[in-house]
This record gives sequence, C-alpha cells and structure tokens, in this order.
Amino acid sequence: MIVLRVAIPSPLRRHFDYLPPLDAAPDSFHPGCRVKVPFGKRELIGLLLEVTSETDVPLSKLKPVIEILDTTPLQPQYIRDLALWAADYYQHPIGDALLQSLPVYLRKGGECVASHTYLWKTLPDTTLLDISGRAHQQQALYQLIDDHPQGISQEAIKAEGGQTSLLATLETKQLIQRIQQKHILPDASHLLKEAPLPLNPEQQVALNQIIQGQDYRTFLLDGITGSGKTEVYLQAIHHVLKMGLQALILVPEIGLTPQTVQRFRHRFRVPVAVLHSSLTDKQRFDAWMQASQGEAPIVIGTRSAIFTPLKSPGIIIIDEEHDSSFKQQDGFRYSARDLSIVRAHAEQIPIILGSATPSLESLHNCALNRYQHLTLRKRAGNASAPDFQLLDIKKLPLNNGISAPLINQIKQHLKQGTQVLVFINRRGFAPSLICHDCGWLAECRRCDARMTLHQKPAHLHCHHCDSQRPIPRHCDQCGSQSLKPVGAGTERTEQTLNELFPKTPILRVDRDSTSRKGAMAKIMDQVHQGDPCILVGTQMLAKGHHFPKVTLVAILDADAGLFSTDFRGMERTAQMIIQVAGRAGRADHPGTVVLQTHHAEHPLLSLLATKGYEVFAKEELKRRHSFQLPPYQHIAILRAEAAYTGRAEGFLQSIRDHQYTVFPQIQWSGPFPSPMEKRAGFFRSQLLLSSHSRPLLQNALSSLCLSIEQHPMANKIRWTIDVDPYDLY
DNA sequence: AGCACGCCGACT
DNA sequence: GTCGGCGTGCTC
Repeated sequence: MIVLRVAIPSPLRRHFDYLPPLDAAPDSFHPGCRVKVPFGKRELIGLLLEVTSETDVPLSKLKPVIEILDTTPLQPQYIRDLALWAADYYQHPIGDALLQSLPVYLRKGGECVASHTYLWKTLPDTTLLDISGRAHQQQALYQLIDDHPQGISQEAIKAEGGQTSLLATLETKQLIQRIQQKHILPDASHLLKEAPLPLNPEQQVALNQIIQGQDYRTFLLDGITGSGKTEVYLQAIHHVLKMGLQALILVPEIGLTPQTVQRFRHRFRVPVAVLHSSLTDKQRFDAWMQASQGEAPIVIGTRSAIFTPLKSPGIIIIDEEHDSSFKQQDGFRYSARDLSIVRAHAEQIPIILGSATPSLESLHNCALNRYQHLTLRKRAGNASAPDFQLLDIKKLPLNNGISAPLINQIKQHLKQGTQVLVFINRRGFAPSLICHDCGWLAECRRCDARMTLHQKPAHLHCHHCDSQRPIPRHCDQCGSQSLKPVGAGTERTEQTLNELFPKTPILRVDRDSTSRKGAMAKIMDQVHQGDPCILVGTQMLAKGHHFPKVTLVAILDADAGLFSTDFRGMERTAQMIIQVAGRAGRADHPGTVVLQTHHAEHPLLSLLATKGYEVFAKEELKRRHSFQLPPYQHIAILRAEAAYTGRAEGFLQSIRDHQYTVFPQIQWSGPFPSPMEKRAGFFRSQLLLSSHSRPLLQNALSSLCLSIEQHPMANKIRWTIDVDPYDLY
C-alpha cells in the first residue's frame, strides 16, 4: 500500500496522510512536489513530505490526492530542511512553514515554469506609416521598439512608459516580433561594468579575511556609517562571481530602494534578481526562478528571500543585521538573520552580517569567537565623525517640543547654506487630545491607548488597531469645548518649523506623507537639489537614504525609548540615534547631532554621545549579563489573547501550573498582562520562559505546545509562541 | 485558519 | 414563521 504524507497549510501541527490519486503512475510521487488534496470541505495545495506504506489513521478515513502538480521537487533539499528546521525551532505548524518558504504564486497553484524572456524588435520592411495615424499609443510603442535595434525587453518597455498591452496587437499586425533571449553570463574577466573603488587598509583586511576560504564562516562587518561596508560586500561578491557562484543579499524592508539595487547593477555585468514586496506574485516568482536556475548570479531581497533557492550558493550577506524587520512579527515568527546562519552552515558558505550598530547578540557571538569581528572605523574621504551634543532641555521653554538653543543652531546651519534633519519618531499632529477643563483624554475604544490627532485629513487615529474617528467638538465627559492637542508629532513639528522658518522649505517624511506613489522620490529629488531646507520625519529618514548636504541632525525626543519596559528598549534607542546621526556630515560637510533630552545625566545616553556605540554596547551587555537577559539567556514568550478580561491570563496560568513542575529548570515568569493589555478589542497576556540551555528551552516549548493543544480552553483563545522575541509588547 | 452545523433573538 | 448571530467541532 502507498501512503502519501502531506504537509497542509493549516494551523494544525501535524501532517496528513492520503492515498495516491486514482489514475497515478506508481513512480510519479516525489517528496517536495505540490499536491492538490481534499481537506474537510475545501481543496488545498500541500507539499508531499514522504511516501510510506504505513499510517496511524484508519484506512476508511484516507482520501485520495486529487492531483500531483509537479513532476520534480520545487526546492532543493536544503531549502526544505531549512523550512522544517525553522518550523521546529519557532514552534510553527509544519505545513504553514513549508508553504511559506515558497513564492505565493506557487502556493496558489501556479505552474512552475520559467516565463520566457523575450526581446521585442521591429520587423524589417515595416515603418511607422504602417500604423493608422489615429493609433497614437501604437505609434509610440512602435517608435520605442524601433529605437532599440538590438531589441528591448517587456520590462524596459514598461519602464519607458510604453503600453505593453498593445504588444500583441502590433505582433498580429506583423510589425514587431519577439526574439527569445538567452542571457549568456560573461566570463570571469568581464564581470565588472565599473572599476572597484580602492580600499583603505581596514577594508582590505576585512575583504582578505572574507575571501580567504569558501567554507562556512560568519563575519560581523561592524562598520560606522560611511566606512564603505557596501564596497566590501561588492568586492566579496565579485570574488564569488568569479568562481561561478551566486550571492544572496538580504536588506531591511525599507532599505530595498531602487538606489540600493542600482549600486549592484552598476558594478556587475550580470542579471540581478530582486525580490521586493511591491512586485506582483508572478514577478516575484520569476525572480525566484532566475535565482534557483542560476540565471541571476546576484539575488537581493527582504526577509522572506532567505528561502530563495540558489543553484550554486557562494555567499550570503545580511545588510543592517540589527534591523527588526528581519524578524517576522506575526504568524511564522522566524528571524531571517538567524536562519541565514543556519543556511550558510548547511551550505558550507561564508556569511557576512553587516551593520553600523550591530545587535548585542552578534557582538556577544563575536566575544564568544563564534563570529569573526571585522571593524571599519574610518570614514571614506576626509569625512569626520559627527559631533554629538546632549542638549539638556530641563526647565527650558519649548515651542512644541523645540527649544530655543536648537532653533538657533538650525538658523546657523541654514544660514551657511546647508540642510537640517529633524527627527521625531511620532507620526500625526499630536499624540493625544486632552480636555482642558476636566482632563479627559481621547482614547481608543478598542485599545488601552490614546488616539493620535491628525490634521491632514483631520481625524483621530489609533496607531495600534488602525481605527479612526472624527475629531470630537465637545469633551465626552464634561461637554467642554476646550479640547487641546498635547505633545507633538511630525505634522505639528512641520507646522511649527514653518512658522519659525517661513522662507525655508520644510519637507515632511513619514508613512502618511510618502504613501502616495512617487511622493518619496519627489521629496528626495528636492533634497538632492542641495538648497537649504529642513527635513522632518520619523525613522523612515534613518534608513537607506543619504543626505550629503545635511550638517545638523536634531533628535527632538531622545528620551522616548529610554525607560521602556522592554529590555531591548535601550539598544533600539541607541541604534536609532546612531543611524539617524549617520545621515549627517558626509564628504566635506562636518556634521553635528543635537539630542534634546531631560536626562542628560543618563549614564548610557551620555556614554553613547561621548564614546560612541561600541563602548555603549559593552556597557549595555554588562547590564544584560547582570540581569540575566538575552544574549546571556534564551527566551521565548507564550502570548494569549481573548475578548474577555482575565480569560487569557487564566489560560496561561493553567498552562504554567501544569508545565512548570515538568520543567523546573526553566524559569517561568508570568503570566502578566501585556504592556498594553487591551489591543484591537482583545485582552492580552504573556508567559515568559527563559533558560541558559537552548535544548532545554526547545524541549519545554514542544511539551508546552502539546499541552496547549489538549487544553479545553485552547480553541477559545488566540495564542502564539514567539521564540527569541524581538519585542515584549 | 476555514467551514459547517446548530440552537436562540429580531425581522419581512 | 425564517434570517443570521457566533459557540463548537472537525479537517487524513
């Protein structure tokens, strides 16, 4: 008897057994192929795990598979093993984990064939005059193609503004033809499109270490902003390409800008596959296919690209490795950075983690000699490091969060003809709306949070559950009409700066001002014109973009993350400050960073400002050690939420009571209510597990999962396990 | 997670 | 009388 063991994308943490399809040839099932199966009343696409002859399920319950969708496995074994490893490590249902490792296009049942890339050419003996004079779009398209005698790809036509939908029309009219394109990779000596930049001694040392061997080694490339990390990546990639191998580069979500990709395209004469969230499912699949078939020697993507198969893996690079977007924050809570190390180890290739502000975990791993620490401390050219100033604003009058000394500094920098960046990590006009007569605050009805006041368009907005409502005219509690905004967000700061500097353009950069397509590019264009202006924005400004003319960076509220309940709060604050600071003082403009604070004496903040990130990190690691926090302990969180108060907490308490006697060596803390107990109408609670021993923690988590699934309350409650959580929200 | 079944309140 | 609310149970 043949039994097909199938992974199904469902929250159930097990596999499902099926019979072969009725009409199937006996040798047509291979693990790793997709199968369409009946599942309850639905039809789902699962992945064949193995072919066996045994099953625990009564034979009468087994249904036959409807259809086998592939003749060969979709992914190499090592990618499936990586997904299975991650399912186990992150306690995520196996089917869901496996299917998430595939492009959405394949998950939905799309056919796994490479789409042919064509080049379009005009046919000989045709002219523009063969097209009706009224068909302007067709004429423009014909002209565009005729301008490229060697042929032009569909993507390029789209990029040039041509109507790709009319290609078929011109083809049937026999005016244009498609030529099948087969990209021939240049040989090793013709890979470069532009010459590499000369390396300084630090960069050269780093590069030499990286290219010394082609086995598994993890490097932490710890280089301050402007020290030329990217040039080291590029030359390491060049080394790998020369051997006919591929490079996989992961960047934070926000960092995958056209400029980033350009940097790679400009250097190498090879196709670059980009896996970007704004691509269609089909486009993403095409890039995935190019990577897995080896047609794209360079593959760049965000978090989920860690599951992209490479035909001949050569190196993995994680840029901005400290960035939180590498950890998926819902569902399958994997860390692409951590998985990349597992992957590099399995493939026996080198891996580079790069950052100007490395995570404390990575620094700790260097201290343990698990990673090789490569440091770049010199800025390119003559650029000097920015000068940090802690501006103590205790007792100083503030104009919507801006102090007089800061206003003066802004004035001076504008006068000398340079640009200023004002950082405030709060969107909207004001973080809350208060009744001046009775103290009532506009709160979200579904969350334990104040609603943020927005002005354009005017409304109250909850940033936690996204609910919105109009601005009330009267206080809900006393009816008074004197409702006042409290505090400042980007909108208000923009307005205040407009009043203070009426002649200077103020450019606001946050999620709201850049949501329209092309809005960000427009702002960036204006900044790069180089005329004096003030940029106001959230952390969107801290990543990826370079502002060579900015000489002053002002952080309005450096205290915001200082007293967070989250043990990572200080680390995050420091990384953010350094990342924002890195926007200033490049090339020939020395930079100044002003931190407005009420806690100028805060030891870690002043350490960061005077001694820099490296010294700060050492000190913060000491604190983590003394409190036995990560990276000195491994932690996992069991979170639960329910629509009624106390229910989630009661559930976690019962789980804890049951489990802690089984695992006395694990430290159990909680359950306690989440920092914001009510969110989007649900009451949330969490139970924290910590241990020095990774295997022990893993055992406890597996046992925990089983115990939860048998718990009578389990299906009345929403629960998740977060291994190595990034946030303790 | 879906999807169906099932048993109680306000509607044409 | 039924439409539909969401509690409960199941998926090879």
